[in-house]
Amino acid sequence: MEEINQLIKIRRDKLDVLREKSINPYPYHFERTHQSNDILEDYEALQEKPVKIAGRIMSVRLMGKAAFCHLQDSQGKIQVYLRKDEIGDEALEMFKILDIGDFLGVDGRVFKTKTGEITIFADKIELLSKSIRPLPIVKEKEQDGEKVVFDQFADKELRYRQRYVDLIVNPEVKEVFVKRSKIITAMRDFLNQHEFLEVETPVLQPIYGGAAARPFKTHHNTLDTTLYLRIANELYLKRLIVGGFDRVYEFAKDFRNEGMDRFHNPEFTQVELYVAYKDYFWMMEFVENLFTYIASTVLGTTQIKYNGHDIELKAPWRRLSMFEAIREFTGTDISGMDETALRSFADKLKIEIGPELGAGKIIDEIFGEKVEPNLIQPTFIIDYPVEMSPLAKKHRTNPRLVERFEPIIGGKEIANCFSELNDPVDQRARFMDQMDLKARGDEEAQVLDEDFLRAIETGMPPTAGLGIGIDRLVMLMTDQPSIRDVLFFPHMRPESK
RNA sequence: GCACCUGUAGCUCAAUGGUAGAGCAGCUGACUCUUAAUCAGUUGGUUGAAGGUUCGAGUCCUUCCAGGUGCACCA
Repeated sequence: MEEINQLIKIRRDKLDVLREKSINPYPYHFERTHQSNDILEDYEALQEKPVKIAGRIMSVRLMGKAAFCHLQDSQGKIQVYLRKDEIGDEALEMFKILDIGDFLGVDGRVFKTKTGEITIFADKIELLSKSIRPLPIVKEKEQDGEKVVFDQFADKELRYRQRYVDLIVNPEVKEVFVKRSKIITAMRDFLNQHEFLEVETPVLQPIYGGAAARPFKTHHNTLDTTLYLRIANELYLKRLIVGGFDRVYEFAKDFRNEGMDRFHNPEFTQVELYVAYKDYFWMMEFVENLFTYIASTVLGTTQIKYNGHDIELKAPWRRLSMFEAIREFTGTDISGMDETALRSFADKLKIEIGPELGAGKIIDEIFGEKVEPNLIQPTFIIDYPVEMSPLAKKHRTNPRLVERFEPIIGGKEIANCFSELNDPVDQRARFMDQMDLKARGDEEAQVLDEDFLRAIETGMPPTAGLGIGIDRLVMLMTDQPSIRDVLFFPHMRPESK
């Protein structure tokens, strides 16, 4: 049996008191006419007019035969004034046993208190739902026009585990998630305006692919086969390009069985999109336009603040090849180096390189260590070593490179794009190289997908592909330091009790 | 996975190794324009868990659990 503490017990007892007074603590509906902000923003027109509002009691000031409280609805908070000679003795007696956290419906008229706060003068009140678990009490006060908050509900663990409480008492949290939704909507609108088709592809896959990562493994009972939760949807979306769709996209939950930190959650959201007959140059402009559209639609500006930096998202963004970028930040041109030379260069920079890593991964390490954190303004890093991009098309002038770019903003990669590899013979050879890396011990090397090869052999038009990490994009646009702050329910260890 | 930090009442936090406390919330009472409402009184604790050292542990030691931050890996 669940342990019931004293506070909950008192509230449960109140349920009995209410029922003895023939008050149903859990009625079925309430017809409201306004929400809090509708009234606060339209006071002139609504002054002395009747309104019906509903919300959660967030603060109470009892004054004998009168009382004030604040109700919170989905828009915000508004004050309610109750007095005995208006709502009656019984209603006031009921109100006195209500708690912060209860839902109340109020029928009243709009007025301003003598201190100037827009308030609902209640004629009738109705309990809409009784809360039996205490809410953290956050108090706030206006001081020199600034809002000062007292006893804020701040424990990160409790906030993440009980997000519903976090959302109730920390209004700025709600704003982040509203923006998240608007960002996704803006993105979807932009893609639909550009003749993309939204599609769905399997989450459970017999062969995982499309990215370098370790998967979650599961089992299908009837078929008695191993299935993997997708780490990307790239290979399926390309099959659709083969099938004749010219522009497709999917917002996908992907799953990667790796560590968790400020930038990683085991499940995360990515949008991937593919465009036939285009290359990565086209996609760079598309990305610039997409980001400009999202920022101006959702934030009303292309200038954002992130982690203390002012960032301008307006096109054009700087374009820098990976080798140029490394030369700029280390002073060394590594474009001609083989694996041995790269190893000793990494050593000189005091970057540790495991023996299982090939030349491509070593370059990536150097880049990640010395360049990426310094790229604050939007920058396209283009033209990656062929070894680290087995699904990208070879560079049109340099066969050691592929046509790939990653936009870096605020020192973090936010997306990934390439001119897609559609040469089936080369694609098979690249998979073979990956198998070699796997044999060498690289657990994230990609797995050969015979059906995917069959699709490419059937013939895929020239195609540009793009993946954008939605969680990181939201972090960027809402200036949040951790991925946990843009996920309603970030992954946590189970509570032990 | 490794390192460092944190864990005390519903929430926010105190407590030179010496009787576990405060504010808010709750409860009782007063108050018909309050707003961190105010005033008087008052309940509430296996100090994350288990061991150990000690006459005595919230405090010191060990292990474990949970969280945060950094590193490693990844998007």
